[in-house]
Amino acid sequence: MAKNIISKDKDYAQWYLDVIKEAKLAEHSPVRGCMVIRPNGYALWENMQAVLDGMFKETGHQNAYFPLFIPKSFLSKEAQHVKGFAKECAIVTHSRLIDSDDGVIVDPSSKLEEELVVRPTSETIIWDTYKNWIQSYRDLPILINQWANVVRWEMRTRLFLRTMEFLWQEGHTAHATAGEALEETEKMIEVYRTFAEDYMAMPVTIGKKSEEERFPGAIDTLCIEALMQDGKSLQAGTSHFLGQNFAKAFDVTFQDKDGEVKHVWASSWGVSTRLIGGMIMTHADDDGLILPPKLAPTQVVIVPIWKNDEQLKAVLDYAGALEKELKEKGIRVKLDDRDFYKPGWKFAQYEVEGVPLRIAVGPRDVENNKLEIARRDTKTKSLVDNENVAQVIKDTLDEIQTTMFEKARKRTEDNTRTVNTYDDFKKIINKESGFIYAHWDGTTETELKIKDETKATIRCIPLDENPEPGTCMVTGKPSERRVLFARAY
RNA sequence: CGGGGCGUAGCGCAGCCCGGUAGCGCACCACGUUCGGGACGUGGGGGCCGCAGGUUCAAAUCCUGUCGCCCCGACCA
Repeated sequence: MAKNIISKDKDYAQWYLDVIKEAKLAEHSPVRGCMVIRPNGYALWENMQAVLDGMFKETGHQNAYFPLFIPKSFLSKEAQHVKGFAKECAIVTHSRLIDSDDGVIVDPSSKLEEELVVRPTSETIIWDTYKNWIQSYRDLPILINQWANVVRWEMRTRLFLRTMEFLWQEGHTAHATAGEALEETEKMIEVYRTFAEDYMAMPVTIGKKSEEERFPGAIDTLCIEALMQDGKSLQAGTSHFLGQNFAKAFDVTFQDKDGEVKHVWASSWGVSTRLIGGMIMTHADDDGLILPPKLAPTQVVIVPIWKNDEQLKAVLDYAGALEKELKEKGIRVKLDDRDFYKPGWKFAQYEVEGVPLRIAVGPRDVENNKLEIARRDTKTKSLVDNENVAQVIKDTLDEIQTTMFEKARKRTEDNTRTVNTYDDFKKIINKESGFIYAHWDGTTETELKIKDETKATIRCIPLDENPEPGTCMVTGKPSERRVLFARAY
């Protein structure tokens, strides 16, 4: 047993990196802070994209693509927005290289008249474009999504969770009324919740961001927060109600039915490859990655076992027929008939890669018309009849999906606490961490004090219909409702 | 950008204190025996010891600088 993965109890950050490495998802690139996504990781992203894209289309959205480069002046049009992104921009200043005695240098004469910012997000360039697309209420709503890469010059990076360049989707919608834009904002956070819970098997809490944590330029930011295995929270997706901020900044108006010229209302929303990080930290264990069946690039791997050529033929015939049958039933199956790796090696390999279900077939099984199926999530094996096997596999995959979600849900529940005093809050945050519901007076001042003293932040203000009022655990001032605190990634 | 640690084969590391021209495990290649949980034996390939200077007859080792990575802060999807 030559396992490289170390225990997450010893060093969670290292464990996380080891899981990624062993599963061959991604690695650091030679470019500071950037990531190479390997085929295993990209296949996962493609599956996530496919599901999300389908959900976007179903909710009436279309895809489009806007430029990578944003004229510097665009970024300064919305005051809060500039403030939020100014400190983390990559800026293109020149357009040419020339040979010199010191090697290749930037040609000073190629300096751009106006610098270009590599998009940290696309609100500005999109709103500058929407200005030309919108004249009448008949042009609304605009419901567009873009799959893209963005760049944010981060100080410290972590694979998937925070890299200088990352892949994401960003939706940008324009509406005639505030109500429609708000409805869109809420609809899309619900889409993200569905995706996180039903596909990633990652339970999330929906809420609203505090003013401090809100997206720069938004009136309100809704988010989904998920609790990771180390007790820290991950912001997994956001949906912003932008009000008329960008419409005003870019002068996007339309003439309404009543003849009046009005500014349009906006939303934007996004999720990124960070979701992959969230999935790893939600499900993986000390044996490596565990992928939810609905997103796993390979749902089932068949490992044939044989000793000699005669057995090889019988086993491969048997396994090949099984592969064909599963494929026909729409299961993503792979038959690994490579002869230069031994079965034991393959078992271990597919475990670190997180393949949800493994089927082993050997001469014994051929003879008895049986199969050994092994679940990655529970590490349990069972011998089943090779009859109606596709249905059995399908059911097992569904069960894995459910079990994974339930396990994560229970863990989140077990690590969600309600506290009334700041002393209890500090004790819990330092010991178990996790989600904590507590009363807060609603001021940024108190929020920052808590952050400063405990490293915990308000992850979100829950959207319950019937909040329970109380008094702020720090200041004793009145509080409308409990809010969700945690340390965060 | 502040504080700490580390750069030696694809990966993980030893050697450095006390200079003498590079080694271990895994991986890789060949052959044979193996094959129902990461096989074993024998043989083999692979290194500008992060980079640049300096000291020295001689530098992975000592000195200076520099770049990069990791962890902890500030910042953030």
